[in-house]
Amino acid sequence: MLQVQYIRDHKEEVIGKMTKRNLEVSEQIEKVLQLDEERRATQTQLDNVLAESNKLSKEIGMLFKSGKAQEANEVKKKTAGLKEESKELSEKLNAASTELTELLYTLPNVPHDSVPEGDSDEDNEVIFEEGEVPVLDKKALPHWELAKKYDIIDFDLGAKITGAGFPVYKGKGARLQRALIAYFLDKNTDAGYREYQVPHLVNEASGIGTGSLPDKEGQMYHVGLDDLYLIPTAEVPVTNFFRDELLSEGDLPQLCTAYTPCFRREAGSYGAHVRGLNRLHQFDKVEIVRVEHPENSYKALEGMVEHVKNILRELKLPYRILRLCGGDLTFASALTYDFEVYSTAQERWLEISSVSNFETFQANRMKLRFKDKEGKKQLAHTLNGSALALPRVLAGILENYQTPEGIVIPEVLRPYTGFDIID
RNA sequence: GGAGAAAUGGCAGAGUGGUCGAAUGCGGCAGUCUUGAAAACUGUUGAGGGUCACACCUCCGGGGGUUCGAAUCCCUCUUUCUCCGCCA
Repeated sequence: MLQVQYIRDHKEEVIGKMTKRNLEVSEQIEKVLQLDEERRATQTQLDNVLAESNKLSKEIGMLFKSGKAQEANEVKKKTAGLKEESKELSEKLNAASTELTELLYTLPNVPHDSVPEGDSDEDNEVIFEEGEVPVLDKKALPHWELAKKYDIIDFDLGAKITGAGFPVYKGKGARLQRALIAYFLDKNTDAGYREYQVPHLVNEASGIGTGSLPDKEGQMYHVGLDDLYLIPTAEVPVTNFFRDELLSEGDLPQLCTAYTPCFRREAGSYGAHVRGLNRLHQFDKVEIVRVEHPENSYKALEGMVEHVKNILRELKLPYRILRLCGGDLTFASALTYDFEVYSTAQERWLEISSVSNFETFQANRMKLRFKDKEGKKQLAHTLNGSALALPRVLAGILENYQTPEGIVIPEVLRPYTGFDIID
């Protein structure tokens, strides 16, 4: 959520930069400013009425104490009108505040200056590419065929017990999943991230904190009976550790990592590109989350990108990094780098990590602040990234490491898998 | 799931209708003393809104109510603790 104060001070800038998202927000911005004006004016009026009424109440108290009951009752009569007035004003105040907040919830984050123009994923800017694309022979199979061939992932079984998009991993496939999770967590903790295990359901306040709610797209599964949401990513519970917290400057940065399953309804996204592991309702992911001093957050973002690069180098997977264009940028993000691994058999790039700086967008929603050296309270910056999302990494390994003898396990994973080939 | 108790400032802990935003202790910060430190002493120390700055307003787990006036009374939700039941 953007800060009203910021909008007030940088109105033209906000409107201008939002055009990168192909949004024309000048009307909404005007409305925000108008509602804010109204809110503050009403607040002042209400404060005055309350001040008057507080004064009279004290008077009444003192009169009763000194036994002047009759005079006290006289004063009491004067409070009746004030009460009515304060009720009306506070209703008006509430209405303005609610409308303002709801409007602010609809405004996405302001894109960073480096975000390229563009409408869709086709306009994302490739900024880095590395790794050798293996030359596979004509018999090379896509991962869903390999999964079947070696009996390591069973999509039909998952569909039977739950539904489409909920695969069952079997035997060496399950073990490889576990190996990847352990390997990623080790890489992250070695880099200074603290490991957490977190609830997989969150309450509404947490969903709002990260910008996952209000959930217009119906992305999250909602457990109605208990009013809880299945997490779409560990970002939601982990970042909300810090909701309503006032940290001291020395507490920054906070580096967290957590493995969780992720649940996504993915309503409306069906088609050729969602075969196999390409898009699932439930998948595993190891996430990294950082809470940073605003002055350091972009340096931290670069650090996260380097960290993910290192992992992909170790896995020896061909990958590239994109800087997302304005049209493809997620709601809460100011700048996002996507990592894509090349799927040799499918001959397309698969997104395996998304690393973002949210600046104060989430922090403002969740009141995540720190006290700086001068003792002033500032919103912190939040960042997160996948390190990494499992299914497409798995797809990449299966496809890129396939040989006539079987699927060779990348060297760094062998200590975790305990085997070096799936055959 | 049933019965009961509780939730107050960074922490501990008073406060059961009226100058209570809240005693006291610890902690934090500043100072005195000291070569330095400790101890002792003195002062200071919650958050949000608002203002050029004051004033002023709001906040005692969340929400609602009673009252001229609520940390204090009532309703409700959440969480914690104790006992019983169930259970990986």
